[in-house]
Amino acid sequence: MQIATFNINGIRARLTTLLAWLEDSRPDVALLQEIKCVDDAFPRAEVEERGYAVETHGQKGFNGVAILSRLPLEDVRRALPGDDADSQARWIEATVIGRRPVRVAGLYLPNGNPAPGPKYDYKLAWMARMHAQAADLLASEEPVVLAGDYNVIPQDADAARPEAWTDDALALPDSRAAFRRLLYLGYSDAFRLREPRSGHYSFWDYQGAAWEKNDGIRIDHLLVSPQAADLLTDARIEKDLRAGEKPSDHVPVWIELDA
DNA sequence: ATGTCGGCATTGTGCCGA
Repeated sequence: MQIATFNINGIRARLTTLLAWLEDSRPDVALLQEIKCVDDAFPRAEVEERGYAVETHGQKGFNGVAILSRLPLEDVRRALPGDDADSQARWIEATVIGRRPVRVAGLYLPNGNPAPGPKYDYKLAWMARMHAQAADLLASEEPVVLAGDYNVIPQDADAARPEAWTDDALALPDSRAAFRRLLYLGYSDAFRLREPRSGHYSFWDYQGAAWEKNDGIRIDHLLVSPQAADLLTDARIEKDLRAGEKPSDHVPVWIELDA
């Protein structure tokens, strides 16, 4: 089972890119972030025509997540539990029926800038809610994959210029500590399991010719439960897409599970 | 490196969020 997470940065602005990617790269499961549209505006027919089931959790203008799958999806959950007043569409969850069932969550973690401030408080509160949900999912002892745009640079090794991010919500100590708490639960950063070296990024800002200078950061992650880590056969970043036509500022990050 | 995008409210272009 090949699972990819991809912050698409606007599904309508990126539809041609997305459809070409689905046809060329053919993920079994794609977790999309920043679809930036309501559910009814999602180009469902175009995606379904290419063999994918579509589940969305959208919002007007901002945020929004979706799961596309060539395998059946069951038990879809929309929204992260823990705050009924939170109307931001940043979490979707479903069970993928492969040779083995895999519970997947697609997440778009709050950016949190400027920090300190209310947006940073929201980020940390959201990460605490995610921690609780991640713990609940572990209790099933089934393979679980938490994939998405975490807006967290886990370590200095995950940035080309770590000194540029020291005061940024993506790299502040509290952000990194909250990310590590997910690891302490028993999850593993799948990419790091397979690639210990620095210099691998998933995001390059549109500004400042970041791509041309390879001034990137690694903020798109797939966290795998122990039962999913046992099935992990590959993890990689599809960097080439950033050089393509009308790219997102993020690229897909992939894992393969023997499931 | 505040020199880029996408989407919204709007009919021109400024604002927000990233």
